Amino acid sequence: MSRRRPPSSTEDLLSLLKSHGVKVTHQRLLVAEALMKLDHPTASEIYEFIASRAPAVGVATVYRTLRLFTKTGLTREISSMRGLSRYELYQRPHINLHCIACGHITDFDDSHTKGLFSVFTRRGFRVLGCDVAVLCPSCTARSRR
Amino acid sequence: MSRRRPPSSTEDLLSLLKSHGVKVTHQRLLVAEALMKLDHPTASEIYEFIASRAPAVGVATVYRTLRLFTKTGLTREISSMRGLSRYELYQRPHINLHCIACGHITDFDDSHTKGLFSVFTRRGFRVLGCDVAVLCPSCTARSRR
DNA sequence: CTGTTTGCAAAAAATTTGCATGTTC
DNA sequence: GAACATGCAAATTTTTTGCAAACAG
Repeated sequence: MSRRRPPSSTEDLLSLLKSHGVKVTHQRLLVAEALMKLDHPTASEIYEFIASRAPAVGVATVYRTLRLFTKTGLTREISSMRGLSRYELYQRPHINLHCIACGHITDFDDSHTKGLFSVFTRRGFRVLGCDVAVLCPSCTARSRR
Repeated sequence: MSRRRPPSSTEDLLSLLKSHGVKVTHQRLLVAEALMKLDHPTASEIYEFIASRAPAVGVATVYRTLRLFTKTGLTREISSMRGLSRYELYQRPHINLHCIACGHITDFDDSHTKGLFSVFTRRGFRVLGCDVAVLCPSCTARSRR
């Protein structure tokens, strides 16, 4: 299990946006920063994170920005139970273990990944990510009680 | 790639519900039937499917039933883009190739599955399903134009 | 009978849109 | 300066809830 921690400084974020052909704005940098500092946040977690800053960013902009980021491949949308999406800065294809009970997402990156993905790519699918629905160890224990 | 087509007759459905400790009602049988006949339907697709019958089933009941089915392990909820969940009758853990462009879900079941899942179960995760976000062959072609 | 389940309509939650104004390149 | 991005509030879409009536076991 690996904890990958992507770009860090404001300059990194700036070039990250540029490299994806995205016009740079104050609010987009803030959304990117939130994505970097939060762990697989939802749109409203990102909104909350930014809310304190001035000028604050509107909800609509957060959603529009996330849609743009996802369309340009800068982020990946991980859809969650009951109509809630979570987002992550896109790294290479890796595996997210997504607990359906507590909602926590654990990143996973091991040798099996490549072998698995190649089965799909060989058949013409372009793999963007992989989400495994699980009960995490602690929720499994809890459900046994 | 395998197309698994689960239970068929009304009797099968009946015992399916019973085997999961779910009280049998007319509306639950209808929801189960919809799940059987439709391909990874959303809640509202299920609602539409049933709408023609008499007595019709309320939306709330469809949602309540799906939540119950998922809780008892009868179905699995596959979260989709933009706050929309899809459902499938639960088979054994298998892989869903989920196209983020057209939304289509392709079932996949091959030998690689076991090896991959055992990596997770060995670490205490209980695996319920696996969704791979992809661009399917035709959407990949379309996006190149 | 007794506890569950349902329908309905209203509420909540999540996301999108219209449009006038402000900003990037 | 032209094209694009933003804020705001209103509109949509998806899902949940409250409560009285109906139903399963």
